[in-house]
Amino acid sequence: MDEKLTIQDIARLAGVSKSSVSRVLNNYPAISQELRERVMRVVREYNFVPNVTARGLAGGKTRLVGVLTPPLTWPAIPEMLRGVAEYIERTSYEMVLYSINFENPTHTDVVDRILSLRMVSGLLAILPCDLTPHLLKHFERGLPMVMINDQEPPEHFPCPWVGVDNRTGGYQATRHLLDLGYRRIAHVMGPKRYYCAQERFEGYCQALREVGLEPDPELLLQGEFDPASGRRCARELFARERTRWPEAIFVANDQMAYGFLEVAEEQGIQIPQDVALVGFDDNLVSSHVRPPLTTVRQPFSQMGAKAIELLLKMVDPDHVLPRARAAEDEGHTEAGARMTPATGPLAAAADGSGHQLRVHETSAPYRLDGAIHIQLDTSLVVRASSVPA
Amino acid sequence: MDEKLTIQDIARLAGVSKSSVSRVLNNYPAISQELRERVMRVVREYNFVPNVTARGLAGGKTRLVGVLTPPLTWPAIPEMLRGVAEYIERTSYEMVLYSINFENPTHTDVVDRILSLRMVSGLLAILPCDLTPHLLKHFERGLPMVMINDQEPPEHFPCPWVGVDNRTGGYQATRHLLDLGYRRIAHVMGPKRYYCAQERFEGYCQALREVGLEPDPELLLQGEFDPASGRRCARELFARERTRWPEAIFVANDQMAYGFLEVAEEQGIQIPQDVALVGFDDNLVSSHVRPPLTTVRQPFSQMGAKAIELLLKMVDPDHVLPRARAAEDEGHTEAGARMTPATGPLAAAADGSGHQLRVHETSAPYRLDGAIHIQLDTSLVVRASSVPA
DNA sequence: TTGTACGCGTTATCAG
DNA sequence: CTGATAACGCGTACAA
Repeated sequence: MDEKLTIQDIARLAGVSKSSVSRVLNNYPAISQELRERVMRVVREYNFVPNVTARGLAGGKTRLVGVLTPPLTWPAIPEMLRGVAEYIERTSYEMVLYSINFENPTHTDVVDRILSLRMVSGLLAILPCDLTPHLLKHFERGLPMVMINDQEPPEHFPCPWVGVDNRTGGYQATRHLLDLGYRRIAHVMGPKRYYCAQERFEGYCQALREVGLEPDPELLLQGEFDPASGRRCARELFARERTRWPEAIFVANDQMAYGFLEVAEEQGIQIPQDVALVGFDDNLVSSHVRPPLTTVRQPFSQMGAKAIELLLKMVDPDHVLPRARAAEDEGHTEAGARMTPATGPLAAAADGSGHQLRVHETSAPYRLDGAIHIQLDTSLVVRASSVPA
Repeated sequence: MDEKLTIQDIARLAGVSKSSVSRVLNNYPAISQELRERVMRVVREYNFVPNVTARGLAGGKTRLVGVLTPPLTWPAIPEMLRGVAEYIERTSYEMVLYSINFENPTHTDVVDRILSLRMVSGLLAILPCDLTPHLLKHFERGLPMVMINDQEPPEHFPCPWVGVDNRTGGYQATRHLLDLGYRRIAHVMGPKRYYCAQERFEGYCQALREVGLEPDPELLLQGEFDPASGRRCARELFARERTRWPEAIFVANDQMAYGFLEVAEEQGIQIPQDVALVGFDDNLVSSHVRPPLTTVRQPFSQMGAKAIELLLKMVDPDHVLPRARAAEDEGHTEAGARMTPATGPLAAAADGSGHQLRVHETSAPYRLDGAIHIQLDTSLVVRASSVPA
């Protein structure tokens, strides 16, 4: 097919100057229709694609964006990246993946090295954990950046940001349990240093107060967002005399909920008959555990897509490709269909218990202290861990 | 810190020519020790990193390698990429991720676009499915490429290749069940068009014959490597009269095994008491399903690492960084237990439940018809789905 | 062993 | 609106 044509060759073939070819290729506004067509004909015929490297050198824009992630084996990461990849595929940009290992103490060096290469024209930082302060320095020094980071309070956070409404999420989970008639509802919090953990807790409190209940300190446990701490909390709770058990538990993330399921099975505790359980996240496996987990769904894939869209808008306001909008409607319904398979929500909808699957919607982006923030909605996914089949 | 120093600036600061700086930076052999030190001092002081883009343009090597993957939500992909990322992090290369959606009918175009950009100096194609023929064209046209692809028979496969010994894997699974005393052992095959499915089946047959048994056609089912087909096969099997049930089942991958677990739970069939179950892959979730799944482990992360190592050796034989080897021995014992056979066998530890975990070893790379092939070993992971706790 | 000069393929800046 | 021409930052023959 193509060997190694340059813009020069195309220019010669089309009988124009290479600057003209360049202009056509970059959608320069003031070009005669005739020239544009003449060039495009040759471009298409030879399947010409300009050399990215040269483009980067000359124009300063690399058409590469970096994506910094925790190990891909973390629960939500692959889904977020799917959203990123699907969006990026429809642009002329490419994604350079930096999957960093937080175990490595030198990870700030890694970040510096990445950025000093000046290869990426922007950075999407996904759950950067303790790297946040370091990254913010680069941001303040001018690197276009977007974060997906639920550890920091959005207020006064200087960097563009995509996240979900954790408060409402916590409310949804708790409200669901209240609607089922439960009153003694425990909450297993995430680490207090994580803002999302605080928000989910606040949502929990708000739902309780709405029905005239006050959060009971005895029913509040402290977890670490991992299965081990879930197991620990479960053992602690189930070691109490039966009368002091809660009727239901809202666990601040699915990982800890898995720990609860394990302990429950060990000890022969029936879920939801003995205790109802609701998690948060809707990880891919949550519909496959036993019993399938009722949980608050975060639209991870959509978060990734929104975040990369925002980033590209920052580095290149008109990066949008022709077929972008059409694909957005279609592709998302397909992605959305994944939300309502026969296994999970369908059963809930079918059992006539009146629980609905509220499909998330995109809130409009808003500015807080000058930085754009996009907050997406969570949605409750009802499965068998809260309502018996 | 650094603003935008060029090699020219460094040269001036060090009082040498820019070619000298370039040579030092590229480990050119014939350089005086003094010059090298003089340059490196300045380089370090200013934290200089050469511009990748310019490097790519001038030298023709981009220091970027492409990694083509199915959606990251596929079971083994994140683990493979973890291996890739951990290796790449220790080199001066970066990974450009192309996560493609096989649903998209135009994916060959996507591939062509990627490659015509001439941005990546090599491509690692992970489980490219029906894209293989198309990719091979690019390979034969000179693009350095490595595949992780278990659908094709290694013989006569022209492209460097990393995979596992599926035959021995199938043997291990079956042998394990035989050792437990089972004789009526069913096998749920993967699609016949996948070479790995055939190999696993052959391993199954070999183990049976070793103890004087002949594979029973009645106990051979055909699946499609997805949970749905697993459920289908399970229903088919368990619908037979009880005397015609197998005592144990070797399912050709974990995904299908999940389907078996679901159906078993639906129908109140006890695993392993009523039927023992062994899968293949050891996906991340397989230790968390109920009961935890006995399975043949593929060293996905190591496969990724080996594959990218091979690819980098092809595009740049001495890409190894100074700290690479040290890191491999030391800091990497944790992650590196997967990489170095040295730490392998010793780690034959119990996973808490007293079941042995045989750690796989790396076979030496060998050539087949001129193309390098690396075949890694699988290992049996015994959990509760085959031996009651 | 080191320095000089040119080229890599594009974009941007000028004239025209 | 279009065409020369100068950067962009680095690698590398070639010369010294």
